[in-house]
Amino acid sequence: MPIMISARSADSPEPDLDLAGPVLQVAPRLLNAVVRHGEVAVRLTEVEAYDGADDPASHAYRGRTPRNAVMFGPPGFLYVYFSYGVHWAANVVCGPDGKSSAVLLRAGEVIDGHEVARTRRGPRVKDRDLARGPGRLAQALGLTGEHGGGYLFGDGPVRLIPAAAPPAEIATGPRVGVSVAADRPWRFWIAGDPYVSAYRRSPRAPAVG
DNA sequence: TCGCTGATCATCT
DNA sequence: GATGATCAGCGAA
Repeated sequence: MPIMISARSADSPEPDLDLAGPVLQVAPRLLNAVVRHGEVAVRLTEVEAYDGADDPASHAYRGRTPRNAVMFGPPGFLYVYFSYGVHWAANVVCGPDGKSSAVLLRAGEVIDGHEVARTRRGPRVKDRDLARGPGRLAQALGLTGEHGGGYLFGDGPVRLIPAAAPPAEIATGPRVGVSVAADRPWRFWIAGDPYVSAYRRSPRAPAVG
C-alpha cells in the first residue's frame, strides 16, 4: 500500500483557478467548473466546504494522518477517501498550504462520456442520476483511492477546468451527512439546477431547534 | 415522495 | 471495536 502523495514540482504549471483563498470563497467558484477524467467530464453543480483544523466535521480536524496528509499540502490536489465501506468521495484541496481545507464534490452533470459513465454506474441509471451525489459522482468519473494525491492542473489523468461562466444564482445551506457543525451553511449549489443532489440531513445531526 | 435499513471496510480510538 | 462528508432498494402513504 504505497502512500501516494505527489508534490507539485517547482516547474509544474500553476493552477488555472485560484484555490489558495479561504475555502468559503473558493468553494462557490468551483460551481460550473468541469472535472474531466478520460472520456468522462462532469460539470459541478454542488460542493461542500470543509475548513480543516477549524472545522469539527473535517477529516483534518484531528490533525494530520496518512489518509488526510494531502489536505495539509498546497491547493489543487485531489483528496479521495473511501466512505461507508461502499463509496469513494472526491475533494479538491484548497486554501493556503498548511490550512488543510478542502471542497467535497457533491454533485454534477455528466456533459461528456455518458456511455462510459453509465458503464460504471449501471445501465438503468438515468442521466440525471449519473453524478448526483458524492459517491455517484466519483463512480461516474471512475475516481478511486489511486487518484488521491493527484494534481488537477498538470498532466495527470484527472483535470479541473475552470467555469466558463459563473452560475446565475448560487444557493447555500447546511452540509449533508455530517453529525457535527451541520448548522454551518457551507454547502453551495446552483439554484434551480436539476443536477443537484437531494438534501438529506444526517440522521445523526441534532434536530433543528 | 418519504422514511428506513443493510451493505461493507478503511481509518482511528 | 466503533464509526462514518453514502447509496439503492424497499414498503408505506
